[in-house]
Amino acid sequence: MRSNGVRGVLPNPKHAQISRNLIADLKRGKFAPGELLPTEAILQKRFNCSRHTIRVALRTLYERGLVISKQGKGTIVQKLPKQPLYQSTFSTLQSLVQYAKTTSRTVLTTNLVLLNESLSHWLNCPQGYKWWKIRTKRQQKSDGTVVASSTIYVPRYFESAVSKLTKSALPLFSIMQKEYLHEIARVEQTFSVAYATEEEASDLNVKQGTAVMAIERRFIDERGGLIEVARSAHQPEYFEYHMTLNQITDPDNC
Amino acid sequence: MRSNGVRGVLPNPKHAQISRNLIADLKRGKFAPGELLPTEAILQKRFNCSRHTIRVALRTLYERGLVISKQGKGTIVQKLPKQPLYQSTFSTLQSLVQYAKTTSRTVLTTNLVLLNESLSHWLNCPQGYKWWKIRTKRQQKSDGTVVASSTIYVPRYFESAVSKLTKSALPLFSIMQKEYLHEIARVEQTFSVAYATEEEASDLNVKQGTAVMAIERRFIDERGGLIEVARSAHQPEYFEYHMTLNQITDPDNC
DNA sequence: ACGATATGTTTGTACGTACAAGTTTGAATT
DNA sequence: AATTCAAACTTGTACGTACAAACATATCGT
Repeated sequence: MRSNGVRGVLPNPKHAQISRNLIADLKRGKFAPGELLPTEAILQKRFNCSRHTIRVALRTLYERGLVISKQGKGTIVQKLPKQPLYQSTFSTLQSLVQYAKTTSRTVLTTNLVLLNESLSHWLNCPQGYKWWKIRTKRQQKSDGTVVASSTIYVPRYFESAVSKLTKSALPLFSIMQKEYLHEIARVEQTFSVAYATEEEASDLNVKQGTAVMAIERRFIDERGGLIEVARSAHQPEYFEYHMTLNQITDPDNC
Repeated sequence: MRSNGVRGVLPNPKHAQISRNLIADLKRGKFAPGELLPTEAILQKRFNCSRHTIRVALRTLYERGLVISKQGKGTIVQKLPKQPLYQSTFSTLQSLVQYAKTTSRTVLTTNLVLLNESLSHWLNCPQGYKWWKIRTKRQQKSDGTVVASSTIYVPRYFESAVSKLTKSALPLFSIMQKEYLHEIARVEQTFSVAYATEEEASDLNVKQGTAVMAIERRFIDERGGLIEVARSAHQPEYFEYHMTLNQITDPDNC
């Protein structure tokens, strides 16, 4: 018998309820790191569901680096990952939104620019098209320190999202998702050490040519289309990027 | 004592065979980015297996950012992620091994050091213990450019792994896994911009105080124990780190 | 006391069924 | 011609079963 009769509006699958429940337990310290989580059979009874559903829920915990399952042994609780200085990720888009919450953004300029040769190459779009160029800076909410200076490019037809940028605290890609129902499939990030341009140096209050952490993000939709490219320069002393690599069983080393 | 067991025949589950097969198809360009993969029902017939097995296989492709599935629509092929300059990751440990293949490592020094206050704090281990301190540099195989200078700390009892380091091309953590059957559960990575110390500057052939990309990696075992800490300084002009964030359904924004 | 063997536990793989929830398509209706 | 609505397709969720593989522990024989 499949319970869960007529359900409200939002989808709220059972496995998500269970994983939320377990994550809350972990954060409360109910299970100590290094110890074993209750077995799947026990969880199955506790949540009154099938083993399949438990396994889907546990997969969510695993993807977040909270547990690791070992055949024949059990599911081992991991230490909660270190809290980041300014930013962190478990390879999810959510974490980019999270970052936005501890800092505030100021929009400096927005222009329509005609793509020249180098821009058209960088943005992977023919010359002659027009894109929006937006410059912003990000400050620490607590003390006002400028932590990042960004330059963002988006195609012209996202005009209404661009116009909403100053009124919103959300990242541009997040506004675009809501406004155009244009789902972002993934983001490619590249980290490097670069030297501050004149504009960046003035935003960050450092001398031109100072070394900064440069992050380039390319936002890509389901069909592989590029819908935003952002390059940001980060204050070297105040910024670090933290993340966790999980052990993953790889079907070969393709 | 330990039932080491040469792990008999390698496990080769059906779902792994299928995902390998599909990944090979994608790399051959059999399915174009933006298009739909065959439906689960079709794949089920093609591989003569259950839908469940197909779904497990497709999950592997998803985790690698190769496809995205949409309810009611199908499974959309993504563009193959960009090849990295020197390093890349999909949040797997495998990728660290991969990195090792394009560069060669030279072991510069290995010492047993007594933990002073700052080291004991950094390594999260009481003062007075002894750890191995290993200094290495990494060069590009193609042209010999020094791309990284690393300092690695591991507990004393990994002596035999340390002694094998010069004879092997593998990363230390990989040797330790084989030697001690000590599984690494995850790695925490932190990226920052730092200034080269005297040692690092001499390894990298740059002036002391030059800005470098610093990466700190903490290798953690199943029980939460720290088994290796490595800090490496990377040539700023030649090094960048690339990765892909996937869209992940998050059960709340914990 | 020791080592090999058997037994039980726990997760991994794999099969099956059924329905829900989105998306697309095309026929019927206005 | 445009809109509405039903049917089909496709993935998501959820239930079930069974056995394999890895691990831990107890038992037995020497």
